Amino acid sequence: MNLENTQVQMRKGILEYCILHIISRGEVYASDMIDELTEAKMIVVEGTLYPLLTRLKNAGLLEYKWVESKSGPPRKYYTLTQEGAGFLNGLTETWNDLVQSTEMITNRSKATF
Amino acid sequence: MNLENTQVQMRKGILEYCILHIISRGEVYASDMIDELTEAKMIVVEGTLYPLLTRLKNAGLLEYKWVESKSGPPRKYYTLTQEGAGFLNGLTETWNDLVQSTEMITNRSKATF
DNA sequence: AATAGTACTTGGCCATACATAGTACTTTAT
DNA sequence: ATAAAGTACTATGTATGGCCAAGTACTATT
Repeated sequence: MNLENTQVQMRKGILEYCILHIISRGEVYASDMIDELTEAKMIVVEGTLYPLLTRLKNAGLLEYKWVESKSGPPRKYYTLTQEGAGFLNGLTETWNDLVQSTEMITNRSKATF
Repeated sequence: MNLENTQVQMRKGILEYCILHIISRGEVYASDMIDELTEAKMIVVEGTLYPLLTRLKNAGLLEYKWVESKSGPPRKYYTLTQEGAGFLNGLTETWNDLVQSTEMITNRSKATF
């Protein structure tokens, strides 16, 4: 039970939410997503992102099209399906509720008891 | 891949943070914690809470003392150890960073691209 | 003595983040 | 032309925590 491990646990589910959100704003491929996540100081490695994208695609939340690149192999450009958009709405509510609940607990001072 | 499942995933680690926070405010036993979590609309079942408390105790973050009850079996009243207090500080930072990163991503509008 | 209520315990299941290694294609360097 | 480096995607196995479900144990009520 070390801090690093709990940090990993805390990311669960949230990463999925962030990825769906990024894709909801327009066509992107994996490296674009990693760039944006990194900018927000949310580090994601390939071994996490690619399987996640595959899962979301298999679940019908995403779809992609191959686009050739001038500097390397072709890329998968992802977009949200209609189902994916609905799912993202659900996740947004879930996340907001969770943050609110957590704040309600952590902002409650000792004095109120 | 349903919403309910992602909700479960999102709670991971966060529950631990909330529990430590509640205990940091004074001696409590399991039912007290459940009550307070429920008030904050964070539902937790026994099968989640008790194993979590045992883990935290075995990790040296918590300690407890038995206190007799007038209406049922004796209760374990938990308090934070010094190590637990340090761990909670680390978790607080982790949580705040995570919320900030997530907000940075979800508040970025389409227009900025 | 039997039932209900309270408190805690335990074993097994599942999904996700991650580490690691590998495939495949393109461009650059020698 | 061949090797090396860079980019993009794939696959396998591990660990962890939340949850379900069943179970133990103590007390108070009927």
